[in-house]
Amino acid sequence: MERWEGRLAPTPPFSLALTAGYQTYFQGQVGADRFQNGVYSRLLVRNGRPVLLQVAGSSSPEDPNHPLLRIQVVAPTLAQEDIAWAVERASWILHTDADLRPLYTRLQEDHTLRPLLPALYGLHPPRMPSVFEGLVFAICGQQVSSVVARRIRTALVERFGEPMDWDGQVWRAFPSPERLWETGVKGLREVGLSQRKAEYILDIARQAVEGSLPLEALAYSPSPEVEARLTPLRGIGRWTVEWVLLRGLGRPEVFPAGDLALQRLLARLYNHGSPLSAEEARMLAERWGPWKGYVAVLLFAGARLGLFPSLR
DNA sequence: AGCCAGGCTCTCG
DNA sequence: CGAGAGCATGGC
Repeated sequence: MERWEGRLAPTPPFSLALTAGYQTYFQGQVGADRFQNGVYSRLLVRNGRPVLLQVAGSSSPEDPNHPLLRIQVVAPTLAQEDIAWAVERASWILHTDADLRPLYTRLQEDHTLRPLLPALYGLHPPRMPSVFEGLVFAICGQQVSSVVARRIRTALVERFGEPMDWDGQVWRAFPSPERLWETGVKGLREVGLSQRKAEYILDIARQAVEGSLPLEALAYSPSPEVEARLTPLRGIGRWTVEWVLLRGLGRPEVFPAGDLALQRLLARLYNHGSPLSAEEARMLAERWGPWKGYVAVLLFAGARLGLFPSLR
């Protein structure tokens, strides 16, 4: 096993605890992501070979205003290109170059969120390593509760993800389209997916393998184009596309107003508890302008961390 | 026990 | 078109 160590300087403010914590639902592990003892770990696959990424803070306690990360890359063999690629992937996932200051400026007038900003300071909206993973991840979360979604996502990785032994642990990558395609409906149902969702995922995996669906090229495409490419896919509706855009690709302006949990949060925090329709939620979010997507992330983070006194 | 969860498709008026 | 059934699993 070969190992490389380096540094990463995110755009301040940046908090690894919050950013990697959010990526793992503040639960330590979800899917292929782990955040344990202050170290964010993720096994990736490059050209069919495993590459383990580990990121830790360089000071303790961390100082979001002067962030500096230590990054370690581990693989059976490591070429220069592998290292550059791994560093780029780490920056992508942790969204280290996101600039939060305009968001914070806008939220100065938000009486609900402003009190939480100190506790959420430096939370960069993390992203999924691939568009494929973002899509599968979102499909797993359709309709079911977040607890069920987490279980299924993790089971998918535990069952089908390529393993790598290192440091006394087994690390697993998110399964490739090829791996899921050969798994078939039966295998996917064994991790708790419905017949329908298994078919959606296999359909997408097959198209990705065949090359008829250039998913990864969408990572830097304009949001409307991503929506136009993904919505025609079976099993992909507006909710799923918006979560891929926000949670998978980190688009600041995409607000998943159709999300039931988000609607309920907005109802309690901004509408005196009265239920909101998707359209009402979308209109309400207009006040956050091009940052409404990041606001959705803050709302979920605040809720998961129990930061809203009124939700107790 | 039964209903609802961070939706979507398919079917039927 | 709009409404409604069905889906997997876990928690309340």
